[in-house]
Amino acid sequence: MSDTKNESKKIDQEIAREQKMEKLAQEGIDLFPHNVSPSHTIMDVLTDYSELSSEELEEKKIEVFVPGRIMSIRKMGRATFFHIGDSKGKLQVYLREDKVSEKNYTVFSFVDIGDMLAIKGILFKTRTGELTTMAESFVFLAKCLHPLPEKWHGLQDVELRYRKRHLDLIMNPGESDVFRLRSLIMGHIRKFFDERGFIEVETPMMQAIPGGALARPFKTFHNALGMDLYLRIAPELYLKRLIVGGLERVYEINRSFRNEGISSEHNPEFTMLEWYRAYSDYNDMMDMTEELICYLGKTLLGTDEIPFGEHRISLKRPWKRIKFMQALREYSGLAPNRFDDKAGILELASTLAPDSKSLSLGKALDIIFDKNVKHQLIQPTFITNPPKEVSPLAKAAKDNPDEAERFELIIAGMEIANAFSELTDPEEQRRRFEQQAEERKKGDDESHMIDLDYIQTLEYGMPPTGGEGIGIDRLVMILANKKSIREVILFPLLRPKQ
RNA sequence: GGCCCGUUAGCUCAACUGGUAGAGCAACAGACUCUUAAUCUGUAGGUUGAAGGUUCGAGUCCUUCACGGGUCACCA
Repeated sequence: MSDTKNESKKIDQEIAREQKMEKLAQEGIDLFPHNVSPSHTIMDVLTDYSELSSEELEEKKIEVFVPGRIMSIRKMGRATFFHIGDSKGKLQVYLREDKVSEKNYTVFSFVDIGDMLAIKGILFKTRTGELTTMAESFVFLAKCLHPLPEKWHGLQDVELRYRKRHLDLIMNPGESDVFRLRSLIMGHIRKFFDERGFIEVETPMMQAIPGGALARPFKTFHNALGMDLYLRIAPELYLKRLIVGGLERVYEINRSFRNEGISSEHNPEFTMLEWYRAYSDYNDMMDMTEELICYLGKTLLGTDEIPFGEHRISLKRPWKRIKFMQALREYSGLAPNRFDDKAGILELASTLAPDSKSLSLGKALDIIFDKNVKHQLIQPTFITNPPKEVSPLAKAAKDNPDEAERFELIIAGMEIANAFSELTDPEEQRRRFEQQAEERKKGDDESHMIDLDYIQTLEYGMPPTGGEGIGIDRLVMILANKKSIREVILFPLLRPKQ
């Protein structure tokens, strides 16, 4: 819905607000001042003075100058109670004509719910014990030209909440907590890696060859260079170039982009943490993952047992580690001997995923895992040693050339992390890329493109390295107990309305 | 992309098997100097997501479209 459309079709309440704005302007009131300097936030007032008794407040005559948005008004003739609010709290204000002058009381009659004011006044407690500001004066911070949603139910419409996130944040106070938690998670992740000697880096989001994962990219074009570029699907190959360059411990937290379906677990742009540590392997990565996520749970939620929907997720270490094939045998509901029948597996996979093109055995097993096993894994579980064919950037397992030294971390049925002992042998990497190219020829457009420059980088010598990626949005979902990724992304992708 | 569900006043929601579109909040006018989902009196507010169709008559039934939610597919 465009602004021009709103413009052409004003509702009576918007007209009323504009008329009030004009009257206020005639009174010479600046509705959009350049700046003000509040003495307290609403939260400051509540935390500092809520404990004081009526008598103490009367004695101390604490003056405050607090900003907020008007959330409700209760007018009773020559006196008015109202609440101002911000994302952290609400504060009541008592405005009396005999305290603020007849003129200012009239000015206040042009104030609407939604307007932003800063109130100067003395704190006291009402008969019912609510900490309240006795207004002495007030200034406008901004006039609100649209009516706010209903005060009791807030904004319920999911679509409107995502399209007008500002309204969601204004009306639904708990909403901002999710994004505050998200910010804390980011901060603590950085602290975790910084303390362990990692450096944070930023690598290209626009790439000539989109590598590091198996996914469809977004394509764009650079005019001056006359070349196609892709939005990255992962930072992986660039981060590993840095390992070759000797940076040894690097991490990046940033957006990646995948041109695929949207669901409660997928947004086309999403935030990924990736890190690489020379002189480590995927076992070390499992330890680090436990450490990191437990640290976040303990520090931010104060617990190692967190609710998620109808589940309780225990972060108590150690987490279950189970091999991919064993997980299939245990959880897929298929008789163990069915996995000896290669043709049968391929057939089963193609019924589960009828659109899939070329099916290797590894890919078929991967499909069966995704369909039948993944969603059963609620407690944190490392699924280790998946088929090598679906892991073109991972070292083969020492004791089984068909498996990769790789794991996925599943929590609440969602894939949260993916890590491996990085493949460092350039010739082997070339063969893997070529294998992927074969898949691509057969019609699998998610297979990895050949990146010769990356192979050449490996030819300079990359030390044994463990690397991992964690989907931050999903991690936030787990820690914030939100079942949809759209609840942890401020502006999830939606089709434009109209 | 398939299937299912939803879309009614600014917001939150009603409207039986097809029969005059309604309430609360918000708004407007008025009363009220400790209210707090304030209260009281009165007023206004709608192309029922869009376009077609069936019918004497459609918010309700049918078709197409738009947007969203769920689910499956694709996919970390």
